[in-house]
Amino acid sequence: MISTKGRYALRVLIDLAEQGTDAPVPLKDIAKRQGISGQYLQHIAKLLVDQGLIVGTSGKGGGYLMARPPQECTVADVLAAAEGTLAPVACLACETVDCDRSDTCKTLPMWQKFDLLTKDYFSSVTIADLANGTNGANDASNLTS
Amino acid sequence: MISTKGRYALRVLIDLAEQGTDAPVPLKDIAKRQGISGQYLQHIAKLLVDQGLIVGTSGKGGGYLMARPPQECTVADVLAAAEGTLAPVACLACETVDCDRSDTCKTLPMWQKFDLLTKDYFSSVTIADLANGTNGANDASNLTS
DNA sequence: CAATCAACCTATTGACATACTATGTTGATA
DNA sequence: TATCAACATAGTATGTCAATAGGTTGATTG
Repeated sequence: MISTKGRYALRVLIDLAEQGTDAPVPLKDIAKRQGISGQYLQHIAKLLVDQGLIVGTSGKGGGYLMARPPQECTVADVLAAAEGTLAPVACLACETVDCDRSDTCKTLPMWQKFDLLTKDYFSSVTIADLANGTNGANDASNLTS
Repeated sequence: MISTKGRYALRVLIDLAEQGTDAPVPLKDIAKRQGISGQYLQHIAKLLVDQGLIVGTSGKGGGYLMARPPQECTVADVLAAAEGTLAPVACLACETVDCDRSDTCKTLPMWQKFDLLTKDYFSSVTIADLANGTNGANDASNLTS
C-alpha cells in the first residue's frame, strides 16, 4: 500500500505544477497550503531531490522547482522515488534476483505481469494530468459512465 | 507491497490444490513441503479460515481442506484475506470514506482506477491457474515473446 | 479411558518502517 | 550581518512483520 510518503510526494509535485512559476517555491508555503507538517515534508523533498525530480535552492528567495516540466514527470517516477520501489513483491524490488525459488515459483509470472501492469499504468499518468484533473491516457473521470 | 503473509497464503492454497485429496492436509506437512515455519503458518491459516477460504478439522486425521474448488478461489480472495485489503491507498481500504479531502483530491480518481485494475487482475487468476502453471486469462508464460 | 494428533488461542519477542519532532549547519540573498 | 531556506542528523512514539512459545480444545485411535 502506498504510504503518506508517496501521497505527500505527489501533492508536493502537484502543488509545484500549480504554481507554474520560475521562482523557487519555499517548502513552508507548500506545507501550509497542503496542511502537512513542514519538517516531515523536508524528508520527502530530499527523496525527490535525490532522484532528480525537483531542485532546491538555498537562501533567501530559495525554494524548490520541478526539474522537468509537469508533462514529463510521471506518477511512476514520483512514487518510486518516495516509496523506494513500485514492485509488488520483494523479489522484484531490485535487480538482485537472489530468491532460490525463482525457477520453481508458481506465482512469479503472475507478479511479473502485475509489475508491468502497475508500472505501465502509473507511467501513463503525469503530474500535469493530475494538476489539470484529467488523468491522461487512463482518464478515470468517467468511472460512473 | 505484498508481504510474506500474502505470499505464504498463496503457497498454502496452491499446496492444498496440488494434493487434490478429500483427506484433510495437516499444516505441519504443508510447512515441511514449503519450508515455512509451521507456527507462523497457523496465523495465516486462521486468516484463511476466518474468510471461509479453507476449513480446518481438529484431531487425529485432521487438517485443512479448501472450502471451494481451486477454480473458484481467486488470488484476489486469498490476498485480501491475508493482507486485510488490496486497496492501494488507505482511503480506499474500507467503505469508511472519512477522508475530508475526497471531494477536492486530485489523485483520488487515479487511485480508484488503479484499485479496479488491481482487483480485476487478481480476480482473473485462480489457485487452479497457479497450480497448473497457466495463469488463466492473464497468462504471463509468454512474457518474452 | 487414555494417548495421540492437530486445529485453535493468547502472548511475547526483535527487528524494522512509519510519521513525525527537534535541533542544528550550510548557503544565498538583502 | 541579519534573514531566509535548504540541507543534515538525531531522536521518538507507534505500529507491523515475522516469527517463537506455550497452552487449550476437539476428534480419532489403541
